Amino acid sequence: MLTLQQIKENPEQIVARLAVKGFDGKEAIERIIALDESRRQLQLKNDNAAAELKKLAASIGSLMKNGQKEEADKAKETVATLKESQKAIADELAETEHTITEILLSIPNVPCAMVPEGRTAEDNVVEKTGGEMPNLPEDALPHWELAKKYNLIDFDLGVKITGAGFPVYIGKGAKLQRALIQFFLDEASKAGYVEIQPPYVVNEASGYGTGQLPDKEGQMYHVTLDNLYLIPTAEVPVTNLYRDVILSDDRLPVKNCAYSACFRREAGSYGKDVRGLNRLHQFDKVEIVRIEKPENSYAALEEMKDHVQGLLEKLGLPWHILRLCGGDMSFTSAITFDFEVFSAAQKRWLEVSSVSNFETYQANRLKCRYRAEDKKTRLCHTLNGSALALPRIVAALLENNQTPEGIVVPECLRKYTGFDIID
RNA sequence: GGAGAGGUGGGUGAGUGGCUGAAACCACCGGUUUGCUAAACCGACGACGGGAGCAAUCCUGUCCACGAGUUCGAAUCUCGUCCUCUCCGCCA
Repeated sequence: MLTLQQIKENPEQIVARLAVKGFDGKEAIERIIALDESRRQLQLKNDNAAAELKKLAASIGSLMKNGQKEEADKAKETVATLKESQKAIADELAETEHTITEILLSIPNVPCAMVPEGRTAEDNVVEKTGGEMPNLPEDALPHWELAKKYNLIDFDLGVKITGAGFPVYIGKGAKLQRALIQFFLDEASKAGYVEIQPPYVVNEASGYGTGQLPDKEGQMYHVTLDNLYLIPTAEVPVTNLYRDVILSDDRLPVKNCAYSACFRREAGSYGKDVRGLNRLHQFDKVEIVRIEKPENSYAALEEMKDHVQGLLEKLGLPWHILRLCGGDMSFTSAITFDFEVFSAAQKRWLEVSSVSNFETYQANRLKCRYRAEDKKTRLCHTLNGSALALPRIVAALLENNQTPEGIVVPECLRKYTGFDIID
């Protein structure tokens, strides 16, 4: 969530920037500022009353010691009345604070200056394109046919043992998965990311920390018996590592990477979007997470983009980078770049990575701070990105690399797969 | 799953009703000493909020897992919740 300080410093600018996301924040911002004013007055009143009570209580102690019982009893009476009014103030204060927090939670992150205006995915800006478009014959097969033809993935078996969206990878299909994971992790390590192996289920507090709860509750699988949630991305456990933490200067920047299976309920998805590997309930992903000082976060974001771009280039896939417009960005992000690869037989672009800077928005909720040089605590900036999500990469690889002889494995994966063609 | 113990500051850990935001030790930070390092010594050392001040700073409230209660007064007593550890059972 935004900080009160941000809002108070420049309310007009925040309202203006929120409009880029299509969010009308005028009323909420005004209300917060008014509530904060009364909050501070209440705080003052409360403090004074509490201080008075404290003094009285202490004086009763010494009166009792001196055996001045009558005076003590009198003081007790004053305390009783004072306490009532103090409690009323304290309650009002608590309620005001609660309301402020509630409103704050309902306001999305402010998009940064680079974010283009726009409502929908149509308005996203193609920032950069690379890789070569494959030249496939007219009868090229979509990946779900290829998966069947070469016995790589069995969707029906997944349905049998679990349900739709839970594919079973077989033989070279399984090895390809493992190779990609290993390749992505190795590349991340080379780039200085420390590998984490996180739990795949998290508690409620972690869900709140990264903002999956309370609003996106329906998107996660919930283990009700133990009140734990299956992670929708490794971002959740890895970022929560730094919840309620004050990082010392020498621990920054934090660069972590993690492979995990990801679980998403994807309620409401349908049609061609969910065909084959396009959208799954369980999939594999390597995630990169960074925690940075504010002044470095945008440089870090560029580094992350370069990293992801490098992966796609090594895989030899045609890619482009979208700078998401305000309307298509997530609630919590200050700026997001989506990477898409072209899946040649389906003839569509598939999102394989999303790289975002959250600035302090996520850190504020997480209470992830660092000690600055002036010894004061400040909120960190958090960033994350997929590097990369597997299923759509596999879809594109299968489709784009199909030849009459079989599916050609990209050079960079061969040392992991142990084979260079799927036939 | 059964039985027991426990949750205090960055860490270890003292504290059973007022003088405790919290002893002591360790770590970190500043300084003295030193050819350098180490050791020794001295000092500072929690978070969050409010007020005053240009500022250094000063004043003030809250916080000893979380929530409620008892009391003039709670880290300390009562209740509930959550979590951790140990032993037994089961088990990759």
